[in-house]
Amino acid sequence: MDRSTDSTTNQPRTGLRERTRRAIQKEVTEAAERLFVERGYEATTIGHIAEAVGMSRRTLYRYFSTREDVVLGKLDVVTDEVLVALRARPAGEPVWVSLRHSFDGMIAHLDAAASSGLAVPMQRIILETPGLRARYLEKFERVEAMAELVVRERADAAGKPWAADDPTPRAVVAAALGCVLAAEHAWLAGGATESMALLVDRAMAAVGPRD
Amino acid sequence: MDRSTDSTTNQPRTGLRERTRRAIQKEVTEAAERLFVERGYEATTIGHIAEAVGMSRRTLYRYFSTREDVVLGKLDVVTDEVLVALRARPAGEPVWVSLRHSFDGMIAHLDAAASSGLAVPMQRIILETPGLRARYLEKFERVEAMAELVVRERADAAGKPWAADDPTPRAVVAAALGCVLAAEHAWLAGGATESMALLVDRAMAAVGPRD
DNA sequence: GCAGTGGGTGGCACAGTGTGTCAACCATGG
DNA sequence: CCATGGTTGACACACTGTGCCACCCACTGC
Repeated sequence: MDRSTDSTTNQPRTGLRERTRRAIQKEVTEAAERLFVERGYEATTIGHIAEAVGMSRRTLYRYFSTREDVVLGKLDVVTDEVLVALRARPAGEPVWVSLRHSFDGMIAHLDAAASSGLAVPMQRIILETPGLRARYLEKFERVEAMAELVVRERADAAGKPWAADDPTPRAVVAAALGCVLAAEHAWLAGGATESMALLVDRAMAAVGPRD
Repeated sequence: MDRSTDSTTNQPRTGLRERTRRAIQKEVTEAAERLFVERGYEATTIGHIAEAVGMSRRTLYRYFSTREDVVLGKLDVVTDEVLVALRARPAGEPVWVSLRHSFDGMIAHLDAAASSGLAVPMQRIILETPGLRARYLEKFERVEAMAELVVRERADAAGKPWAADDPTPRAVVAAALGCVLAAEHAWLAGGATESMALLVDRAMAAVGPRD
């Protein structure tokens, strides 16, 4: 079994093994972000990162399956949170409201990161570097696919199922995630001074499902 | 100047030079798609493609900057069409309607491709291969950014400009593009039998800006 | 204490991507 | 006829990501 990329199959194991693993990953990520911010992403090779943390290239690849993963790997935790939160919303609640609330954790995470120095420039690098941006969007797309399933299950449970070939549930989820990304762009454009929560609220008030 | 990746800076030059270039690109792309469909994307190297068209690896890289670009390069033409169409919409028209119409060309393209054998399996490969999917989403994101500008210009012209840090215009555009992607998923899931136009209509009827 | 066991580590080799460079080639027009 | 500018192929190169193997080290049962 592949242990190096199971962060999506994220079980809440709190064994010693997993904890030290997370700790090392975090250390590597922080060192890498420092390098990325000061030297640029393209100019920083896996070799540089490995050297910076005193680890062989080969070993580093056991913690991160890809160079992009060094930066984006930790997002899986956040996106998993979104899905858990979505599943936890009350059954009767309107989808758009449920979606908005399921973003709370992610948003809080971003708002909290606004003060600590490295997160914002790193986020900017992600959105400005083609390769990273592409992978970043892919993470969102995966959430989109999962969230669609949750939304469909909900509609099934409510006795109002969607036809399998109906694009509606996915469109709704995609619109919600589009709002988050739109908010994030606005957030970064304004120097991360405004509150993400506010920006997402504004976006999700301007767009939504038609009832 | 970099000539191999200027397909985004797409001028409507119809010189001999550009035409033969396009022709060769098309030939390579078709050969590559055959290989991708029968052998799989990951298993097909640039070397294989080069050999299949009787061309050196180095030369192939002068026509496509990336292996992904061999598949996705031709999309730039389509996405440029979307932007041109959007700019051409009448000033007074509601944004959502303008966006829907600006997709017409792209949709027709997909519906037409449904019958010719290679396009649909290729599209399926794109959405199933992580690397390709990521790049595909990035293309959409680029359209999103450009379309946002157009929408903002329009609002400016109408004397109702958006604040620079307002996520609304981008959220609207993102929602529209999300509808297209949602429709595409449904389309492929149903074996490309239904009309894309219909699916997009359904998605864009279910979601939209709140007035 | 001592062998055994299993996970973590580094070294090495390898296929593949994408790029710089250079010499050869080929069409065009003076 | 040759000069010129664009196209091509060959080679070399740095880098990514992976398979393989020997090694080390903590922990276990004897």
